[in-house]
Amino acid sequence: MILHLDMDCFFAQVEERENPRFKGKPLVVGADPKSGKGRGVVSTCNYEARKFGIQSGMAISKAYKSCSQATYLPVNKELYSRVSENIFRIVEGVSKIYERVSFDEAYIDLSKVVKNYKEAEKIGESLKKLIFRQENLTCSVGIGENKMVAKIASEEDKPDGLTVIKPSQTLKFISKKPIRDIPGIGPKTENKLEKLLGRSNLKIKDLKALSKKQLIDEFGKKGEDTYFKARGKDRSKVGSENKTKSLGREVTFDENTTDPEEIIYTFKNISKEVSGLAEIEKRKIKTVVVVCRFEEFDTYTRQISFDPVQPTEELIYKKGIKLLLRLFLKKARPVRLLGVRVLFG
DNA sequence: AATTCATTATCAC
DNA sequence: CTAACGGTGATAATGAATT
Repeated sequence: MILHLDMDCFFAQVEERENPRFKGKPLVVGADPKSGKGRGVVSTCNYEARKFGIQSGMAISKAYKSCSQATYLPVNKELYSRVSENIFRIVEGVSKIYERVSFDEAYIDLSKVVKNYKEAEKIGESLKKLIFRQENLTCSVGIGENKMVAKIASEEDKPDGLTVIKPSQTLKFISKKPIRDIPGIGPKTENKLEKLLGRSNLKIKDLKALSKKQLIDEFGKKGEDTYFKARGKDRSKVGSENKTKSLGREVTFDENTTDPEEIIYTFKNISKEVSGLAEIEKRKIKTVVVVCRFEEFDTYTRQISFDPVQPTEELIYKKGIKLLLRLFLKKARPVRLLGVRVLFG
């Protein structure tokens, strides 16, 4: 028995809480729109902004065109992180078996906490109340027999919703949902599935037309997962904290550049940031990866591995710049984005 | 033959 | 009329290089 907790438009809601004058008017948290010339995206927006068609992940320039009168705020990670910690302290009080998906999303395994769905619903209600009393924030909760069902259920009645799907209701509940509601099916997979079945607007029940073999041949492991998920089955565990496997930074230039000085200078900066963060981890690194996106949006990575060593700024910079310059000199085109990432040993 | 490395693709949030 | 498009981290597939 799994509970999925999802804070309602988290970043925007926190900003409204901190500054109630933002309430009742469109609010967008994300990149600086720069009067329509900004290059980033929307992180989150409140429901008033959604009325203008604004959504998470949308280009900030597009959002600005739809609603230039909205308030645009930068992402204040520090603040959301603090609030998130408070929320997870409450989560921990419900069950020690939980999974932190992001600042604002969690799975909680209730199997050892309650005997039936009636009790699970009570837990859901009290969790919502605790979060609202202690943090003055609303969330949506979904409860189901596995992570997928819980997650789809939490979407059902947003914002401030609570939806319980008993196992006997699972198939009926998921069958009419769009396939994109299945975690792991993104735009590419949706598109491929539409081509396979020869039509669009696919529902989860439509996936039953594909055999397990067909799905595995086409999508590998993900295909096998999809086969089961289409039938309401998801055996993935609610996994607690895992060690970080990699850490990186990337930046998009305000304007594409071919200036080697600017590229090298920027690379030095992000190398420094990554080394700073990596040193805090107190772990050795074994690979440096550089990322370079050119103006046509084509993105390349180059990486070098070595015997694990304590990360230093010099090491990351020296290993990385070699890879980067090789790429840049070969392509000789304007660069849009640079990144560097380290993999821990 | 098995493991690691390098690269790309895809996804979530 | 259309396109516009971050940053961080994970996992999988695939082929080449090493052990």
